[in-house]
Amino acid sequence: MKIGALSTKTGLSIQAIRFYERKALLSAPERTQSNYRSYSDVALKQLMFIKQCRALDMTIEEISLVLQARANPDNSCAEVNATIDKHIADIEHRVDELKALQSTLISMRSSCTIDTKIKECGVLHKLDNIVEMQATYKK
Amino acid sequence: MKIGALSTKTGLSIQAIRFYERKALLSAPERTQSNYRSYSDVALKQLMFIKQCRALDMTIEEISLVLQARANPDNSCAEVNATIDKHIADIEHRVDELKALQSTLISMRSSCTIDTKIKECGVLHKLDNIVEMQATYKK
DNA sequence: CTTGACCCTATACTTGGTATAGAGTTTACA
DNA sequence: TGTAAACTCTATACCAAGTATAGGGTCAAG
Ligand SMILES: [Zn+2]
Ligand SMILES: [Zn+2]
Ligand SMILES: [Zn+2]
Ligand SMILES: [Zn+2]
Repeated sequence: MKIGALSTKTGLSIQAIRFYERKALLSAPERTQSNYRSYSDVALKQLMFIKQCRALDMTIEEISLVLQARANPDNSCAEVNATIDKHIADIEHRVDELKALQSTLISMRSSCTIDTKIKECGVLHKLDNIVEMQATYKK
Repeated sequence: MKIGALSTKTGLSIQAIRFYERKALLSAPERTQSNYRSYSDVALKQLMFIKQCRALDMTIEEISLVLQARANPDNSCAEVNATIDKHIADIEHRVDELKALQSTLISMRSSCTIDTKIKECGVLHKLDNIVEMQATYKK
């Protein structure tokens, strides 16, 4: 199977597949005489696994950890669970931050119910004055 | 005031200040004989405004829109309000996506309560099998 | 035998900055 | 006055997670 077929089957772009190879999530495939990548069904499964992880918003690094753990089937899955737990916490943290921003924004927005002039706009005045702001998300 | 003092007063890094200048959020300041940037208190206020907007997770583009509107005080603030409303919707959308991911992750994680071997791990089996996944966030 | 559909590598672009390198400038202190 | 520290300048590279090109090579059909 060449990369175009793999792209169609997985729904991932050709560039994304090559990108995952560069990032070592996917091992480099055999090449044809003309230097084309030639994939087996193992690569297809691997890519679908990666796609699932990305759909869960896991980072490349997190996926890499899970894939490494998955590679030796007799090991304990404790590390996988730790990675997933951390990722769940990552998302929870981000949700909390966004909710805090949301409530600040909504209260700010409520200070201008009827459109008026810029110089009298409550929203802009609040943007000038709000003192304690929520921290921006920093990884 | 030189850039270092401005950085201290605003709490923004020197590079961030120059970055905002490149992005035209902050107009290019006067220069001293030796080509050092020389700022007035107007720039300080402008930067604090930008900082507030970033703390609310607004994009550079959104901030740019608000700053343009703010520049002519007799205009209506309708555009500012539209920008803020859109941004509130942006955040709500992202929160919804993350919550959906969260519940998928938690249900997945619950399929491995006691650490076992990789090949028997419910989490990994689910990662292989989950079919309908939430869409990844695409701006 | 040439056109179109593939594939290859390498590079630039995105966002919101951060972190250098290598150079010039100003300030403090002896 | 000398010099060393602290400051500033531009330009460039880097981060995530890819996308989008340019400029080439390869393969099948008509
Ligand atoms: Zn994570
Ligand atoms: Zn208003
Ligand atoms: Zn927004
Ligand atoms: Zn397990």
